[in-house]
Amino acid sequence: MQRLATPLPPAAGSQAERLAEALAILNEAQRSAVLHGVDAALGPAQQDARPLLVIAGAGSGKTSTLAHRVAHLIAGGADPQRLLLLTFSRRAAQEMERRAGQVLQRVLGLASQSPPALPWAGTFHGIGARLLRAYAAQIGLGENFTIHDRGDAEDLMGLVRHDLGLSSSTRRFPQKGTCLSIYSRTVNTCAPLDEVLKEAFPWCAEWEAELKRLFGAYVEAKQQQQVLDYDDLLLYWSAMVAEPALAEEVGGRFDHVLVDEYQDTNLLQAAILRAMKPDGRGLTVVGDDAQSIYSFRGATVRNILDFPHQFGQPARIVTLERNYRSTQPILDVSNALIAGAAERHAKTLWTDKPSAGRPQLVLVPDEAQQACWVADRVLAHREGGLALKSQAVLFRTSSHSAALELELARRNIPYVKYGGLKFLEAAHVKDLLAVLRFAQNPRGRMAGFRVTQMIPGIGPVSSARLLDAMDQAGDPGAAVRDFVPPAAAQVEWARFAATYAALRAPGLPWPADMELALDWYLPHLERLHDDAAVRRGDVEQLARLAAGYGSRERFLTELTLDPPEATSDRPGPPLLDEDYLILSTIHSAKGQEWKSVHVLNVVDGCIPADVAQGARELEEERRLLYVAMTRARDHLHLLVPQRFYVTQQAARGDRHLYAGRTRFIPAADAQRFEQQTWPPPPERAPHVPPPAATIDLLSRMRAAWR
DNA sequence: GGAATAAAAGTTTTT
DNA sequence: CTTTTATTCC
Repeated sequence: MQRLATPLPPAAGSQAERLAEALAILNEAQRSAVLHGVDAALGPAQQDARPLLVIAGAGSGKTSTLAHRVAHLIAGGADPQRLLLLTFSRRAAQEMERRAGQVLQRVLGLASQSPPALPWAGTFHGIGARLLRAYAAQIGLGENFTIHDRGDAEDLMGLVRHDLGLSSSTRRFPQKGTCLSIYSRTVNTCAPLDEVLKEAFPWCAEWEAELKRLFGAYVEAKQQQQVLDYDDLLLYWSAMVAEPALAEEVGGRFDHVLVDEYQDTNLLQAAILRAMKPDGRGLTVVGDDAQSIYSFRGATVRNILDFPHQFGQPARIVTLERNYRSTQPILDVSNALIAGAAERHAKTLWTDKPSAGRPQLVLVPDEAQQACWVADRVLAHREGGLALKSQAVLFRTSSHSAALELELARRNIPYVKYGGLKFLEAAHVKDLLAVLRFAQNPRGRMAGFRVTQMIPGIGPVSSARLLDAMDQAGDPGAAVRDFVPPAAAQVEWARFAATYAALRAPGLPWPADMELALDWYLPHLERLHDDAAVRRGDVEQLARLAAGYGSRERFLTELTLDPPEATSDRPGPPLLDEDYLILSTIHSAKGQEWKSVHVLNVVDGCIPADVAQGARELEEERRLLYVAMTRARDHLHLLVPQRFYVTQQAARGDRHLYAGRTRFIPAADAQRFEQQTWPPPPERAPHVPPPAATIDLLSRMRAAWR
C-alpha cells in the first residue's frame, strides 16, 4: 500500500514549516527530486506515480538529495521497514542512514530521540543474501548456505576444472580465474556464453563446449555444497522474483525502492528492479553515466540510459548539474575531459564557488620524485590548515602507491590505504574464517579443505577422504568424530575434532565461536608463518570485530560481502581521532570527496591502463580519470612522471619506459592547468637551516619533562 | 601413495 | 607475498 502525502495532523503546522525549511536549503532540481510523488502540496490523486531517474553530476549533492528524500518519505508517513535502499557499499548505506536521520530529527523535532533505523539499507548483494535466507525454504535453498568470496569461487572452479580433466589437456585451457570471469560475466550481463566469449574473451572462444560443461558442473558443485557465490546472490534473487507469486510477495514488502550509483549496476540488477516494481511506482534511481567505472564486472551504462522506458510508464528525469564541491577551474578541466566521451546524458557542471587558482599538472622525472613531490605538497597543505584526512592520493592500480608509501613511512606521515590487497585475502585471515565457515556449513568443501590441511599429517588426499565421508553421512558431525586420520596426524586431529564438535554444538553464544576457533588456530599460525607476530595481531583484531555482529551467520555473510577496506601494515587501524592521509584506488574513491586530491601516474599506460585497449575500455578509463578529478574540492594535482618502471613482466623482464601525459588531456586542455616541472631546472639557493631551530630545541627539552 | 619442503612464477579495477 | 609445480622424504 502506498502511503503518499499523508495529510499532516493539525498539530503539525510547525512540522510543515520545518519541512519547508529543510527543503529551502535545496536547489530547485534537488527539491523536485525529493518531492517527486510525495508532494504534500498536492492531493493523493495528483501525485506523480512515474518512476524517478535522477541524473546527478559529480558533487551535485546527490547523497544529500537522496537523504532528504528518504527523510521526507518517512516524515510523510512511510514505514522505514518498508523502504529498500540499495547502495554501493555498506559504508554508503550507513552514511545515508545517518544523513537521513539528521534531516528527520530536524524536521520532526526529535532532538533527543534517535532517528529510525533503515533495516533494509545495504548493497544489492547484501540485501540479496538476506532475502534469500528469508525465503530459503520456499526456493529449495539450504538455510545455512555460506557465501564464497572471489578466492573461494576461483578455487572451486579450479577443482571442478581439474575433476573434469580440463587441466591436463594437451592444449592450454583457460585458467581458473579466467573461467570464473567468463562465468561471472555471462551471469551478470544476462548474455549467452558464445556472445560473451566473442565480445570479451575471444582467445577462449575455441573452448566454448568445454566451458559450458565446466560451468554446469560448477553450478552442481555449489548446490551440492550449499554455497553461493557473489553472482548467485543476484541470480537467485532475480530468479526468485521472476516467479509471479514470489515477485508480488517480495516486491510487496517495500513501498519505496531507492537505488544509488545506478550507473554501476548490471542487467541482472535492472531485471530484479523490474520484476519487483513492474510499473515503476515508488522506484527511484540515482546515478551519473559519466561516472560508470565498473563495466569489467558487468555494469552497463545502458541501464541508466534505458531506464526512462523500462517500466509500464515512462520515467520522470531530474538532472542535477549544480556542483557544490569543486571550484570552477577544477570543473573546467573535468568538463573538458568528459566532453571527449562518446555517449552520455549531456550535462555540464557549474558552480559559483570562488576559484582558488588552477589545478596543477606537474611533470616529475620519475616515481620516486613523484612520491617526494606529493609528500612535500601534502605537508605544505597541512601547514596551510588542511588536515591529512581531508587530503587524498588516488591511483589507478593498487601497486602504484608503493613508492609513495615508502616515502610516507620515511617521513612518518600516517596513512590509510583503501582498495588493493584486502584484509580478507591474507592467508591467516582466510584460515580463521574458514574454521567458522566450516562449522557454519559442513558441506562447504573449500572451507573444509583449507581447515583440515592445516593439520600436520593431513594433505589433500586425507582431506578429500574426510569430506567425502561427510558428504555421504546424514550427520556430518558424526563423520568427523568417526574419521580415522593418518597415524602421524593423530594428536592434532583429536584437538581439531574436539574444537569442531564444540563449534557445532547448538546454543553456542556468539562470539564464543570465535574464541574456540582462535584457540585452535593460533598454534597453527605460529607453526606455519615466520612473521607470526604481525599475523597474530590481524586475527586478534578480527576476533575483536566479531562482537560487533549479531551472529556467526551475520558475521560471515557481512564480512564476505563488505570486508573492512583498509590494509593493516600496522598492528591496528589508526585511532579514530588520529589524523592520517588517505590513499585509495580510484575505484574505491567513488562517492567521496577531499579538499585536496593528488592523482598519481597520469600517463598513458597507467590511465588508460595498458591492458585496456578496446574502444569501450578506453571510454571507461576516461571516466575513471573523470571520477578521480571530480573528487577534489579546492586543490587538484595531476602528477606526470616522465619515466616509470614496469616490473615483473614475464615477457620482457623489468624495464622502464618513457611515458607521455595521458591521451585524455590533449595539449589544448593542458593549457587549462597550471603546468609545472619539478625539480625546477634553474639552480637553487643552497639550503640554509632555519635560524629558529635552536629555540625549537630548547622548548623540546622543557617539554620532555612535562 | 601421500605429505612436506623447496623453488618458481604471476599481480587492474571489486561485490 | 601468495599460489603453483617439482622434488624429496616417509
